[in-house]
Amino acid sequence: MVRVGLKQTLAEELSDVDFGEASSSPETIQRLHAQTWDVIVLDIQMPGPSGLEVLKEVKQNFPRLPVLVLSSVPEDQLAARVLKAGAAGYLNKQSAPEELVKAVRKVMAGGHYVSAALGEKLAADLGRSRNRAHHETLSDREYQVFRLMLGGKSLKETAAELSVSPKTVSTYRTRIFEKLRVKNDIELARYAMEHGLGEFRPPNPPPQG
Amino acid sequence: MVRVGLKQTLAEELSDVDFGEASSSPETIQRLHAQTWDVIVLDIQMPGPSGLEVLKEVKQNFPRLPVLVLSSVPEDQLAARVLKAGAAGYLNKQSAPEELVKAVRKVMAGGHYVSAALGEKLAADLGRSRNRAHHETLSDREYQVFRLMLGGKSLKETAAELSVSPKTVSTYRTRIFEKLRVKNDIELARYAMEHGLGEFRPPNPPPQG
DNA sequence: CCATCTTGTAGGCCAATTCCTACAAATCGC
DNA sequence: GCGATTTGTAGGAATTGGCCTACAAGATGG
Repeated sequence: MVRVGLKQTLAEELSDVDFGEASSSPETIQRLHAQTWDVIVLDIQMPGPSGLEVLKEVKQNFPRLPVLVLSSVPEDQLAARVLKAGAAGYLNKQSAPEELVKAVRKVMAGGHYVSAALGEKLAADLGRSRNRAHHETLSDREYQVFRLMLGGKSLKETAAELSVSPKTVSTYRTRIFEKLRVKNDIELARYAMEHGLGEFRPPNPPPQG
Repeated sequence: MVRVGLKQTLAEELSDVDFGEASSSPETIQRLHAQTWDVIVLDIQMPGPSGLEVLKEVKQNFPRLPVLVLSSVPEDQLAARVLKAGAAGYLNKQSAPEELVKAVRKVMAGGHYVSAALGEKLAADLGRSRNRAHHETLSDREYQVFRLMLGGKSLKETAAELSVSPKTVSTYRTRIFEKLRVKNDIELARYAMEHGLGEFRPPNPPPQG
């Protein structure tokens, strides 16, 4: 349903380009081996990988193929992850169709595309960034606090448990938030879930099942 | 971007029908007074300031105008609410275009439309009405706040988004906590994860594609 | 129909948390 | 080896959020 719209929009503006569609991940990979594509427009649903997986797999097999990611979530957490995973661009579905066209042109020409707003955000983030998982940069003490937080402990409770001042724990919390690039408990929980940490390991069998 | 696709899809199959578009809620209401429509296809973006509002407003002013709701969240929670608010049908954006056409035809003819799967689910829910999941007891407003909270919004931000006092949101938060039997944001997030709600739907796609 | 419960809204007051700052010891980077 | 950064610790000021209370409109249940 969504794909129809995209195709329509793109076909109107980029009449010199051929379009194909694929839905599932295996199907996409399959086709990539069969024929040569110039660009992929990947529609990522939700922060839950699945789409990210596809992206990663595509990039692993075809590192030079530009992938433009579309998503309906407000460009935030996901965008950075997607770009770090090698996407050539990130676009919100709320964007105007013209922006899509522009983005596709840009990435097909080998460039990158992000909205101005997102660009700034990323630039700000670029202060420093390795490719270790963020939580691996936590110090021992920070990690300890992190776990207690995931256990639903309040700042005060945590402080009591560690026999330090609540102020101290507060500082840890701030540092943890910085390192994990989150801004509150909810995002912390999401981080934990996405990384299968603490009490947030999903009930289903793990990825490598 | 999405609307283009819908229009396209519908125009192909229902050539005897006229189509218009509107984006904002006020715009929609406005137009309804100006001209007569046979049906509304309403795209609800959950995290935003509630398409539910729009739906309710439309139904209040034009109770007999059928509204088919489209949404991208695969949550039957939303579906139930939307139908209770008077929608004539609910359809997931992932659905095939043909289903959209079928649904539009059905509701235009005065009927109701839900997917088979959702129908079963709803029917099943009717049976065990007393042991509903906790989150099903949330009021619309509470649910809305719940979603914003899951989106990582602070109390203040949420209040701003809903144009109410932070105090009000605080009250909602308390009621949500009560109803879900949790005591803080972390547990709220865990609840969401365990029930596959909001941004916390588990990363692993269903076992059978 | 009428009492009761629920829902949407919010104020006051106080406890919990964040923000900014600080500083010594440990560690890193070159 | 030595300056730069990280880590463990915490205080005071400023905010935010939690708890209790309230109240009107709407829904519910006898």
